[in-house]
Amino acid sequence: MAGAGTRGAVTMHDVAAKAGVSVKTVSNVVNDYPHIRPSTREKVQRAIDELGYRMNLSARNLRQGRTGIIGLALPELSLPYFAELADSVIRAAEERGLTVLIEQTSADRQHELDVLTSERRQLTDGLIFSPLALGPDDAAALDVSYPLVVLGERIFGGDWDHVTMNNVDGARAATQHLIDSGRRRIAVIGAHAGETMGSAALRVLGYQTALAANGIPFDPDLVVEGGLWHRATGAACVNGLLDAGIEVDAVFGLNDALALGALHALHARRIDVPGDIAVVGFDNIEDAAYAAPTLTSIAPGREQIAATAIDVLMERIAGSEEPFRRVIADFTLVERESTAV
Amino acid sequence: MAGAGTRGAVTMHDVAAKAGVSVKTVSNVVNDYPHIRPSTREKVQRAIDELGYRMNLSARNLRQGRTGIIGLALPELSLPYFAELADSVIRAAEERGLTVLIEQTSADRQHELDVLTSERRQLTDGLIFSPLALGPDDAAALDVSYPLVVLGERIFGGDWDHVTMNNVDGARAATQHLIDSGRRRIAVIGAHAGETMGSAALRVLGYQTALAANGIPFDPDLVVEGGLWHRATGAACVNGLLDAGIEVDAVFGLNDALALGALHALHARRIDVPGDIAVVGFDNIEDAAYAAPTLTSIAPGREQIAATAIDVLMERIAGSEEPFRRVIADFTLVERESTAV
DNA sequence: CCTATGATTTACAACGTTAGAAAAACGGCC
DNA sequence: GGCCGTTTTTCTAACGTTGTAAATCATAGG
Repeated sequence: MAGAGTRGAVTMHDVAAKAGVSVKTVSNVVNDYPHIRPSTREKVQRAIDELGYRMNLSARNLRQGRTGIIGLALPELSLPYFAELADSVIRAAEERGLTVLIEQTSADRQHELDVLTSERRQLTDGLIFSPLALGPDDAAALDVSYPLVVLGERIFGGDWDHVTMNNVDGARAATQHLIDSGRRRIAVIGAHAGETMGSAALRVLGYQTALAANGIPFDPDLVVEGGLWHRATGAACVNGLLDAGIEVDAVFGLNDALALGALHALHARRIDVPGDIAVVGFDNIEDAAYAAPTLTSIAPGREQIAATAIDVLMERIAGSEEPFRRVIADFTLVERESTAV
Repeated sequence: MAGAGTRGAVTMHDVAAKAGVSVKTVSNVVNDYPHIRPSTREKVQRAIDELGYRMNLSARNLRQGRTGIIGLALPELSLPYFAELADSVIRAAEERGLTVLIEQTSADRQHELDVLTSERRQLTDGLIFSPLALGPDDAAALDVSYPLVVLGERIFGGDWDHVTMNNVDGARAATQHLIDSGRRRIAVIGAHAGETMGSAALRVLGYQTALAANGIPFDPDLVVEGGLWHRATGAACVNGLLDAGIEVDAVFGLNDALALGALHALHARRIDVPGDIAVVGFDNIEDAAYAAPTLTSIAPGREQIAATAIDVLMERIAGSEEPFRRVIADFTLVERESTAV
């Protein structure tokens, strides 16, 4: 027994023959064409059910020039944030009758460029692309001839649709939350020196904005570098801070993995969270709710990002020539135990 | 500008016209048909390059009855093991020129049944299916008319291809490793009472086998129930054990999330790992290497499972009528700090 | 009872590709 | 130069679906 799309499958012709109507009528029934006599519709439907007919999507796609599949290119499924993003995109797409094809780029620049011209673009009606390694110099590569929606704010100003999370304001809110609970020595962990447009830079900017708004002086000692946003990095950052004897009463992890690593290190040092040091993260991944103590985090509007990205993409696929859009998702602060007062 | 598969795209006819040959010759060049004069091939290739021709996959699929896409149905991408499995399957498929379409079932029985008859089966040449909620009663539903490879050992004895990890022997090795390092009071956390065929049951069986082989009496008190295999569950299991005053010198987490939760709880209680209690997990997810202390775990041969599943599926798609196969992947014990002597 | 009018249904021609058969071109041999 | 066996290329017909335009049907008005 061979593939599903195999010869021998029931076709519209079979259904038409069985129902005693023309192929086109079957097509009309399947596509909910309005002018069909109820008796005809029923007759056809019965034939469809009896024969177990399923539409051949390749044929429809060929005829219509659409595949009903959209691509989702992201760094790695093994990074929790992207796994959850993929989850949201798949669900949102499903609600709209679309199928999602995931492609991983390993956060590698060349791989990210390849995805844009991959043969698979032939198979998809459009692409939702979350680049991590591309820089401003690569803007030209994003000037493609198919519908494209870019996630994240790594590349600005281009002529394409953009759906991003609110890194700056989210980080500001996280910091403000710590300040509101009486913290003054707030460390940031996971910063990337030299970057100006990545998530790290934007979130640090939000942090600084919040400090300034509250008249708290900015202390460079409190900004800890950390390349990979993994748990281990978070733990190392905190240990580095404390070993250096820097006074701290709160830690802002630039993402949840860092914050969870921080929680871990603090536990190991028998430092009470939130009693001695409060901790807040960013992304609100599922693990945040399962940590001990549970982790306060910024929920970046993952569902909204997914839904908006798909909606915008669908409009483009439908042929919209509107000006390119930039949508910034709403974030929320999810308060949990790690910052309780 | 509309979709990639859109009207107006360059077709074989355009290439043929430009190269001054027939369409079939272009097709022959593209498909590496052997009997083509080098000069012709070059002429056609140049036309292809100049026009930027890309094959319309819908048309090819319609003609050939294949799509080049295989489905991968799994519970949730947000569970690390499955995210990493998806990663491996995608890479293995890519090496073989296949594309993977992921579908999530939420580990829900009805959803798992739906996936088997989904309209999307029309779009894929075959399916790699990792059920979690289906039981022996659902065996009939797996008797489908397209190529299917089942992962995991939840459902036995059916007439389909099976690729599984070695739950029993892996668990036995994990336990033996603890025994070899001098542990005698080994707790298992995450057991599922009543199950006889799920991963939980098989891993507990491996644990018992190892105990028996070493003449260590089985103590039911050391087997802790835990439904969801999350970090939080692991922490709760360990806390329950210790609060009950049960003597323990090692913990076997039935998966890594449980083991990581255990590590966390032990840290919080200032119990030294591996000094006082050793911990071992199962799955060898990425986080295991980043935990503090790093977590010893059973690597279930994820890559091998992915590659084998795809190979078997490809054979079926190619029409193989061989007897159904059952492949059990090789596991390895990855020793890390949590069980150091 | 016939005709106009709108509601249904149908015939036919694509969509871009490939399989198979037929035709043409080639190279060597007598 | 004509013939033969290969190579190489072309021709024709699908694959299963839908858009267009035309055909048929039913009904109401005359």
